[in-house]
Amino acid sequence: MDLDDKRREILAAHGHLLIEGGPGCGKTTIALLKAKERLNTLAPGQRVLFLSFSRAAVRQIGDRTSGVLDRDARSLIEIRTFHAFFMELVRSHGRLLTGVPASFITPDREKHLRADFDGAWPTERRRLAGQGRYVFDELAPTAATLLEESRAVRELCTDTYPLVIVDEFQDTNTDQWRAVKALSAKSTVICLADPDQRIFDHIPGVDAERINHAIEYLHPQQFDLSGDNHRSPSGGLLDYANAVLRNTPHTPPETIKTVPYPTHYGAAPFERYVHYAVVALRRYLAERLGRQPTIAVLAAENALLARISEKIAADSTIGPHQLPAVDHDLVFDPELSAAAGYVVASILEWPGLGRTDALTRTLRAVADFYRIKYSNGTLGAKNTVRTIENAIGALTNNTTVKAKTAKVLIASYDNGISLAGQPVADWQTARTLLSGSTELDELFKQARLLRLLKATDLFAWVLMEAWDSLSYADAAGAIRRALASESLTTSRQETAQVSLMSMHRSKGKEFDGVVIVEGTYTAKLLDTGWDAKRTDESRRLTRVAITRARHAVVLVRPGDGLPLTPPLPAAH
DNA sequence: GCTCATCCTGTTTTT
DNA sequence: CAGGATGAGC
Repeated sequence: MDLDDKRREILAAHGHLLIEGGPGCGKTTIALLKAKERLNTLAPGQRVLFLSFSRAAVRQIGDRTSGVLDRDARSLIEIRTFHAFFMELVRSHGRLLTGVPASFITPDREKHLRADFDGAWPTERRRLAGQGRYVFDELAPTAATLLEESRAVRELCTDTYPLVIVDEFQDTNTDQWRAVKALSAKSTVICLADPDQRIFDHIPGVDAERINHAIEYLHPQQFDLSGDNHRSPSGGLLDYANAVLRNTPHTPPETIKTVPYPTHYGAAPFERYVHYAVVALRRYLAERLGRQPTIAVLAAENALLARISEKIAADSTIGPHQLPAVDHDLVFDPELSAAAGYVVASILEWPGLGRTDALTRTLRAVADFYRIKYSNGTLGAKNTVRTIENAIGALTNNTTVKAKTAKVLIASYDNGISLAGQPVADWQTARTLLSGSTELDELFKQARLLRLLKATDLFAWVLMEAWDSLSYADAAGAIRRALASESLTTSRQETAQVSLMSMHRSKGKEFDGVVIVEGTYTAKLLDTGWDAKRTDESRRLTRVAITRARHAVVLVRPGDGLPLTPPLPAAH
């Protein structure tokens, strides 16, 4: 491998390092080379620790490792998420703080507890942590405290990991930074950072000053790789992205196209233009690259992507162009849809159960759906949970049920449901019953999103096994297990040819082509009403989105969208 | 206590 | 536009 002077200097440097640089500059690669060098001097049992934020990032770095290190070397580098590392620390040593063995509360369990708790949840969370019961968000502060206060724990870690590499350092939160600081007492720390990729400022504990904290505390040797670009060296994408970031005049290169869409009343919906952009970009890249390209459709908001997903999944036309359905992945959090799925599944159990039992199970599933919604931030959902719980009480005590949702479901039950033992058709039959009240309509909508998991075969399979000639016994349990199963989580890890995800989620990933979609009312890239802070955030985010592309970018924007860069000065 | 019409406002997330 | 909060009215 060819190394320039700067990289040779990095390899030769001792002590803590801060390596800064933009997208595709090779931060990860040089860090891995640095790790490789260090491997020769490791004592038996020692390893290099590479910390990152998400499992997706861990996977990506792992893939990258195979190009740089042989198999023996790879086994000496532990690439882990902060959470996984912290969880193990708390599991092994949490007892030092509480006197009891640590146990963990999963996120879905936390949402349930939180919805039923009246009072300040952060306080309650802390209280539970004091009893050794940890919600995921309590892991980082607890691990940091362990590392700070227990010399034994700290030295166990620093002895095992003499070198610690921290990825995406600019986005570390206070507790992650505390942990890194503690480790830096005896371990060498390498921070990889790009201040211009700070896009998680809104998360409490993430601080714009973090990189300065590292400079002040670690006194690292600093390196700047921001001039380098290995991802899209010839396309001018990075230059353009930087111009968008700094709002400096720049002519978009050939590899960036803008598709404006009309916003007047009666115009074709903007999703068609997105559909067109995906089809056209795909064709262009396939021809240029001589293979099927990977494409990401990115937007600032998940809700917008869900709408796009629905539209591009069907054949369509725009003007003279045929738009064939696009097979794609929508990267979304399926927990609400899963909760709606449990409601459907509970209906599949009806014929085998008594009236009260059957309806109680379904209503509990409905209440659980709204518990999740409440914990995700919809305050009004708490009233819905109470209303449904009241209905369950009334049903049990044989008093008058008031909630409309419950009344509709009761009527459906009394009307009788007949299931045929054909899971796919029966699922749809059960799902059809989700209508007739605001809540049921919402459940129907969410349940439909389950199609995006592409788990129809798996669902049919587990339901078939549950079929007992009348109903599906424990259908809800079967669906729950199916959703948790390995095959579902692993199949989704492969990169689909077309992926829809938020710009935030796209961080650290790369694709041959990227379609960036701007909305009209929301999910905008720029808005005249925004203050400087909001505008800067959005420019950083847009830069991240543009630089996900190796070869080409299409911007699908409202016709009246603000220019991303100022006009070039007029030529004379 | 529950629903519905009306008004209002506008993002992003890991495990 | 769409989803959430609000409050009058049953």
